Amino acid sequence: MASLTPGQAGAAGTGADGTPRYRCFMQRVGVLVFECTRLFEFAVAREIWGVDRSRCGIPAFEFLVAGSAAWPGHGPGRIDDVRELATCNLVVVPGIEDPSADIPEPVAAALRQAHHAGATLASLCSGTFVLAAAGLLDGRKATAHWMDVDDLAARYPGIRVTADSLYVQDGNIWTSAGTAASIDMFLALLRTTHGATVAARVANTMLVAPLRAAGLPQPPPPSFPAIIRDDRASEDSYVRQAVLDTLSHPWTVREMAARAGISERAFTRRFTADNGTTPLQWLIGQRVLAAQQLLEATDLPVAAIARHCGFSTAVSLRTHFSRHVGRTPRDYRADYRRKRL
DNA sequence: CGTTGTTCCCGCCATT
DNA sequence: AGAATGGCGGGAACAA
Repeated sequence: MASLTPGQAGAAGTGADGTPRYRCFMQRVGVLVFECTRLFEFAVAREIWGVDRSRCGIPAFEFLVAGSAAWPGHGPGRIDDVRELATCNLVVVPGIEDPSADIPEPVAAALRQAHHAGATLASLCSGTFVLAAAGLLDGRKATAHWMDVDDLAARYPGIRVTADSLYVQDGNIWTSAGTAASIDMFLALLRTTHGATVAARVANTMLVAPLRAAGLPQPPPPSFPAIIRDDRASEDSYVRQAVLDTLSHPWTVREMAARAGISERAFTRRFTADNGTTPLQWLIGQRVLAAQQLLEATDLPVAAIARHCGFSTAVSLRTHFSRHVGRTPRDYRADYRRKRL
């Protein structure tokens, strides 16, 4: 899915510290701003893509802000012409204050042009309305903040609106529920373009969990998100940490429940409510993530990686890996290496 | 691929 | 009353 914008290949070779540099994909990131762009999602985009973390082995991205110079939120720094977005590999569309506002035609045109040039597009929150207004979402799956999804579906019947996911990918267009889900989406995007290791490092520097599944439900209106009692939350994270510390152990739900000191039934119920996924599915997801990182970072044979990550056999790893990542472990490793220098 | 045994997980509901 | 618990049953998912 990495978009290959002509003429954008970066410098080859390795950095001063031996860290491989990336080329060819996702190294030029543009954020679209105009009069009603929300500050929060803009800030998230800047935090992910606009901060130089090359000292942590994370590639530095070329980050540009493009759109209307009338946007009050940009602070110091230059705002590029909106047409510059067509030169980007990734174009981010932050939320807007009023989803029902008219989208300026030059903005819509610039997005269409960027899409036509092969850029990956990612909208946050009500930014989905901007992509919709540009006509880029017809026939695609998309999401937005739960307060806006009904409105989105009503105004753009051509969109297959998903109301209950943190973010949705359809081809090279990503849409997210915004706010904190913006971070989840960007980490998922990074995982597909730069691998699980880089995504985990970025998550680490931002002090957030590296993997929150796309399918995590948004809190349904009109309730407030559940507040997890402190003791319960710490119990939960204690068990998850214990499992992660010994991933190669053949954990069962029964064992996890015993570790938490409650019945299997209560454990499954709490775990699912708090984590948005069932215990076994969470465990499998963590194992796949660990395997992905080992495939990237080592030359260990797949069978050894399987054992290390707690899959009883390589067959089991293959099955789950393919389901989660969309490629076999071997292919993934080859692909990952091909993308790097 | 299919087969078989095991584990998971979720609705139901009496109990705490 | 209201919320959380945990045993049970069986269809689904998983492992071998």
